[in-house]
Amino acid sequence: MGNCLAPLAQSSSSATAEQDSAPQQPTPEQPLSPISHVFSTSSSSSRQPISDRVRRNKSVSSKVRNSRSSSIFSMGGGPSLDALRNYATLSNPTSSLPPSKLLLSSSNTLAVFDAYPKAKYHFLVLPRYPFPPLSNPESKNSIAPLEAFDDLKSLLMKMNREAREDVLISMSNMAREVEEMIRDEMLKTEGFEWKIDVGFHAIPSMKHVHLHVISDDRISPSLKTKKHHNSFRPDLGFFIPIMEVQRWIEDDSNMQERVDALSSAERLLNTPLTCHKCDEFMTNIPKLKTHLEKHFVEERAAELRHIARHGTQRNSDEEMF
DNA sequence: GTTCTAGAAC
DNA sequence: GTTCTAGAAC
Repeated sequence: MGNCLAPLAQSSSSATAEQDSAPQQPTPEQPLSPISHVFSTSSSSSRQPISDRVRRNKSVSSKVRNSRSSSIFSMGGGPSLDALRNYATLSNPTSSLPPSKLLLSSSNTLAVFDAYPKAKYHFLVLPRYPFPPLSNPESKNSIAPLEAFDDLKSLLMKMNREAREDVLISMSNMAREVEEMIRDEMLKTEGFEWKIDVGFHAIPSMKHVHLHVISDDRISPSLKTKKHHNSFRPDLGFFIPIMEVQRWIEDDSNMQERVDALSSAERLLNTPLTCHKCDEFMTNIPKLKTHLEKHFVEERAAELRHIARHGTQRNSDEEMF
């Protein structure tokens, strides 16, 4: 996905991670399994298996939980709503954030673990600020104001065409790296790869524009409400696939309409609860969860059968990736 | 974004 | 009586 935009910028170098300062809550459902391998993915250097990091999170999270009132939490507990902005403005994220929170970093983007993943794999990609980095010669005259990085809407409205293309290309490239890491991990833990969605929320609740990279199983204990589920359906209009945004910036004649559509997208979250894979109506969330588990088990069985027979997955590249 | 909980739904 | 959702509070 997200190709056709431009040659990639810089290669990311691995890092340490942090999402917002929220306690990570990996659960037994999470596929990030016990196995620890070294990532073989091309680009970055010291890669470390996602699974290892998430497991480490457990100890990290209990420590954090026990010191809730401290710094990183806003009053009353829970992650701060501008945690992402705090990450984005760090001058040295790799040294500031633990690997349990930071997945990857490059000179102009970060990829972090979502603190409350809504699927087996769920990461956020965000542009760093300043963007481009001050070290970049171009930065002298092209630094957009921080407000332009609040969300997708401000990116589209407050940034000139060239700048927003740069930001989107960088984010898209980082998302692709994250996808590769996820696919590696899927193969190692389940023996097959499944669909990954990449896109923005029309109305995000955390400040600082971020791109979701989320596996389409939607199996996670943190997925608790209809709004959670609807907010990631690529067919509703609240979740905006990055490829669609890329089409927008190629033809920006209708930009105002598109931005207006973003602003009025909240009502879409009240759409009746149906399965995003087969569209069957679900009377409640627990039933959806059971239903999604069934989808996953069936898909895995079918893929593994196909792999055994043909040596390759059934789904074609264009269908899945 | 989450947590908490009243009261609707079963 | 128990499960589940949705809105207020954070």
